[in-house]
Amino acid sequence: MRLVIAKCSVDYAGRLSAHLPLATRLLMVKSDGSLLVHSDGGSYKPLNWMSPPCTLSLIDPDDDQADAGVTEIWKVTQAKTADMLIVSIHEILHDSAHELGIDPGLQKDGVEAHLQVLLAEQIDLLGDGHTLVRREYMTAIGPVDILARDSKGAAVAVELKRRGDIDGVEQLTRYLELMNRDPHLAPVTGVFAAQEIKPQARTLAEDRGIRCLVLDYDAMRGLDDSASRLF
Amino acid sequence: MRLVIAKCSVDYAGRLSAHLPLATRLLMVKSDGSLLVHSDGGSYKPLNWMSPPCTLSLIDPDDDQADAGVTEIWKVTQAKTADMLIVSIHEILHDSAHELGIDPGLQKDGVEAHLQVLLAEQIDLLGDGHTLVRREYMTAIGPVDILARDSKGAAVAVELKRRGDIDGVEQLTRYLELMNRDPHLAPVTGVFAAQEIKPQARTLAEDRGIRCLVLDYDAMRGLDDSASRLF
DNA sequence: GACTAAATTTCGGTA
DNA sequence: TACCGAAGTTTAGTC
Repeated sequence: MRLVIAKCSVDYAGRLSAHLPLATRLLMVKSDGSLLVHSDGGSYKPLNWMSPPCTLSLIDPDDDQADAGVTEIWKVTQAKTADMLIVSIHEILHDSAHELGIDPGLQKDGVEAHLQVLLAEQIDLLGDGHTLVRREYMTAIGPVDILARDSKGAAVAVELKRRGDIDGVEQLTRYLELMNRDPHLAPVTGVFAAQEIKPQARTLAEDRGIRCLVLDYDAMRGLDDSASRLF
Repeated sequence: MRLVIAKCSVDYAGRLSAHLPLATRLLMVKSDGSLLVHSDGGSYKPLNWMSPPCTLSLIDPDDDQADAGVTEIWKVTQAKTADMLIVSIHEILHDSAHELGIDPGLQKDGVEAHLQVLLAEQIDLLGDGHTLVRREYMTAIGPVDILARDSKGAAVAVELKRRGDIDGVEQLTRYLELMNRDPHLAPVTGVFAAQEIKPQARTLAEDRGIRCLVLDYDAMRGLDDSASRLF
C-alpha cells in the first residue's frame, strides 16, 4: 500500500463524470492497483476511487498542465468498464509505501457469538429447569457451543447457528457421537438452535433425535437490553 | 488526518459484533475523530470503521493484554448510537499526521454536462435539419446550455436539466427574453430538455411557447459508445 | 458463475 | 429536519 498526501485535482469519467477541485487529499494506492481519494472528513466513502482490477500509469503533464503547476498525472483505468480516473498532482506532501500482507478478513461472529451469550443467559429457552454447564465446552474434535443439563440432570449439547443448515446438524451429530462415548456425560441429547432452520436440516435433525429450536434474536436481545445499558 | 500502519486486532460492538484478527492494517484517523481500518485490497469500503461524530480515547492495556503483546488500545465511541470500536495495537510501523484542510467536495457535473455533450453531438434530436451553433453560448446573464439553428436557420436556445423543474423554465425564459432583444439572433425559440420533466414545468413551459424535450440518456449514451471506444 | 437481497450502508433530494 | 430512494453502490448468500 502506498500512501500519498498531495495537493491535487481529480477527474473521473465513466458511469458518470465528476471533478474534484484542487485541494490537499490522501491518495491510497492499494496493492491491486486500486486507488482511493480521501478527504479529512465525511464517512468511509472516498471522495472518488477506482475499484480493482485496475492499472495505474504515470503520464507526463503537457506544457499547459505544467504551466498550471501539475507535476505529475496518474491515470487509473479499469479494463472491464473502461472507467478512468485522472489525478493531476500539483505537490506531494507525503509519500510512503507499506507491506501489509493479505488480511484474514472480518469475522462477523456477531450474531452467532451474541446468540451464544444470550442463550447462555436465557438457558431456560431450552426448556424449564435447564441449567448452564458452560459455553464453548471443549471436546476432542472442537468446542460445543453450549453444554447444559435438563431438569433431570441429563446433558444437553447445543449447536448454535445463525442459519440452521444441514452442515450444522452434521456437526452436532459428530459431537453427540463423541460425547455419548463419555460415561460422565452420556446420555447426551442434542439441540439444534438457530434463528432460522431450513426444512431439510430440520428433517435430518429430527430424524436423528435432535431437537430443533428457533431463536428470536430480537426478543432475546430485548431481554438483554438492561444488561447492554450497563456498558 | 493521522495515518498509522499498525499490527492490530479490531473489535466492533454496536449494531452487530465483529472481529478482525491480528494483522497489519492502515488506521486512518480523520480530523472529526472518525476512524477507518483499511486492508491492502478490496474496494473502497474499510474492513471496519466508526462514523462521525465520535471520539477516540487511549486506554492502557491491562496485564493480560500487555502479556499478549498489546502496546496500546484505541477506544472509539459514538455518542449517539453507543457503538464502540476497540483497536488493540501490537506494533506501530508508521505514524504520521497531515493537515488537509476542508475539501471543496465532489462536483458531479456528470449527468448534465454529459447530456450537454451528447445533445450537441446528436443535435438532430431537436428536430430534423437542426445544426449546432455552440455549447455554453454566453449571454450577459450567463451561458445558455446549447444554441442551435433549426432547418430554416432560426435560433434555438436549449436549457438542459437532469430533472426538468420550474426553475429551469424560468431560467430559460430569462435567456429567451434577453436573446430576443438581440437583432442578430431574434426570433429565438426555446427548448427545455431534460431526462424527466415535471408536469408543472411542462405546463409552464408550453404556456410560454417553450418546447419540451425528454431525453433518453441511456439511448444517447449508447449511440455515443463508438466514440467512447476511441479513448 | 449469475442473481438476489441486505448493508454498521452513504448520499442526495424533497416534503 | 425527517423521510424516501438511488448509488460509479458493495457484499454476502443462494441458485
